[in-house]
This record gives sequence, structure tokens and C-alpha cells, in this order.
Amino acid sequence: MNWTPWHPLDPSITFTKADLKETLDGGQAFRWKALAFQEEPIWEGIWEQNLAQLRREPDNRISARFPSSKSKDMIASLESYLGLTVSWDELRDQLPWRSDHHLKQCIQKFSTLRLLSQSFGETLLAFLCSATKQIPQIKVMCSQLAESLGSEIASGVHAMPNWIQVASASETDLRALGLGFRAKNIKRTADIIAENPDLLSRIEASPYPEAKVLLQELPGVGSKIADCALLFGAGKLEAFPVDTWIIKAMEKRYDLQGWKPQQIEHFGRTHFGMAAGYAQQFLFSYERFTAAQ
DNA sequence: AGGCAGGTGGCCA
DNA sequence: TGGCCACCTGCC
Repeated sequence: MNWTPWHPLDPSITFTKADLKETLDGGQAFRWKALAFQEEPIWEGIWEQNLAQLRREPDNRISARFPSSKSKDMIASLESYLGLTVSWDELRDQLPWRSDHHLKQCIQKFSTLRLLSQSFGETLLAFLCSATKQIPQIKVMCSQLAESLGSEIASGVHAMPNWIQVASASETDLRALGLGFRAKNIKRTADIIAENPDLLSRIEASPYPEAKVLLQELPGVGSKIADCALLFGAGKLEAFPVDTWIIKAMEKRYDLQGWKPQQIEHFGRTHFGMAAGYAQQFLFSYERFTAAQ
């Protein structure tokens, strides 16, 4: 593969080493990998029809390079994907960290953590794969889907399939890709979307509460997967995905033992406010980090 | 060897 | 409404 020269991204996009890893490879997206495990890894990833490599500069800024054949507009797309158009500093300041010591601690530990701005369709597909799976296995499923059904965007590199491409596969085909019991729901969801071509864009354009109701009508999409798709794939920051990590975190840190997932979700959305999903990501990252110690 | 993993939906009281 | 359980598969 021939790559362009390294190109500096907008200087407002800064990451610590740990936060870049957490943002790209911490469970929001599943198509980034660290290439060289030296002092500073180079991150290579795929989003929509794009491929790039990222590296951190000593001042925490990011440089990127692209396949030399098609680099036009990729810089703008990457900057948008990395959240250039969102005011993360303001959103962070609006979270209730002044009265919430644990949140303050999480934010201090992951000070440059961001939410990626991902494609809605791709995000929904990835999180339909995620049920009772850990991140490395979700990445394998996404890569299998891409290689089998997605378009080739560079030599040997495939984009995630769109929902029409997924619908072209049978449930048996999907099971052969290692999707397990998720294959049935992914196939049924793909057929519904293929028959209603504007469904996803209508949901994405709807206000959060309505969008969540509509999304949960799709087979295999419950509260958690709907919230992940809306938070990571549609920028709806009110969404507060409640998974096993968040349940453990909220029980321990907010004394919510015995609360049901729906009650924890309500608490989170009420307590953390309009950017509850951003707060969720800080809590999630912190909990995973402390568990790994 | 058996339980568990970024869940969901169906079934039963 | 609320609790229980099956469901693919891989990994410890």
C-alpha cells in the first residue's frame, strides 16, 4: 500500500496516548488496530469507505495518512469522525462533576476522551453483533462481515457492508461468519431495512425518545443496543447505554445495588443531564481501566 | 469442565 | 410487571 505523507489534523484534536486507545479501541468502534507496539503505536482503521493511519505527535496532536490513491476529502471526514465539530470541552464542563466526585475523578483520568461520530447504519450493525461478546470477538465479527459482504476500498481492505449488502446474505451465510444466534436478528433487521430504505435516516432524524422507540422495533435491538446506536452513531448524547459494566459501576459508585437496568438508565439520564452518554463513556472507561489493574 | 461474555425476547406466574 | 432461561461461540 502506498500512503500519502503524514498530514497534521486540526490542532484542537488532541489525545493522550491512553485516551486515543480508549477512544478508537475501547468499545465505541471495532475496526481500529494498533500496528506497531513501540512507544507510540500507529493506529490503522476503517470507517465508512475510508482507511487511514493515525499517529500522535509529542504535543498530543494527531497526524494522519491515507492510501495515496484516494485521499481527497478524507481529512475532513476523519476530523469529523474524531469529533472536531463537537464542543467536547463545553459538554464536559456541563456535566455535574462539581457535585459528583466520582465523575470528576473519571474525567480527570480520561481528560481527552471523545465520542466518535460514526455512521448510524454501521454502528447499528456492529452493536447487533455485540450481544454477550467481548470487544476482541466483536472485532472479529465485524471484520468477517466486511471481508465477506463489504466493498473493497483498498487492496485487501473492505468497508463494513451496508444494510442492503447484509440483506443479500442468508441467515446461514451470516452464521458461517461466526455471528452465532445474532445472525437471525441481523438477517431479519436487514430485510426490514432493505424494504424500508429511508427507515434508518428517519430514525436518525427523530428526537431521541422517538428514535429509541422506533429502533427497538427492529429484531435484536433492545434498550442497550438502541442507546449505543443512537449515542455513537447518531450523536444523541442523551442516550445512556446500560450494560454490565455500567451496572457494576453504578452499583458500586452510586450505591444503586439491586436497581434494575431501566432504573439505572433513568437515574443516569436524570443525574448526568443532556450529555449523559458522554458521562457514561467516562464511567465505562474508568471501570474497565480499574478492572484491568 | 463449566461458566461467562458491552443482550434480547419469549414464556410463565 | 417481573424473574428465568435459551441462544452461538470462544476463551479462561
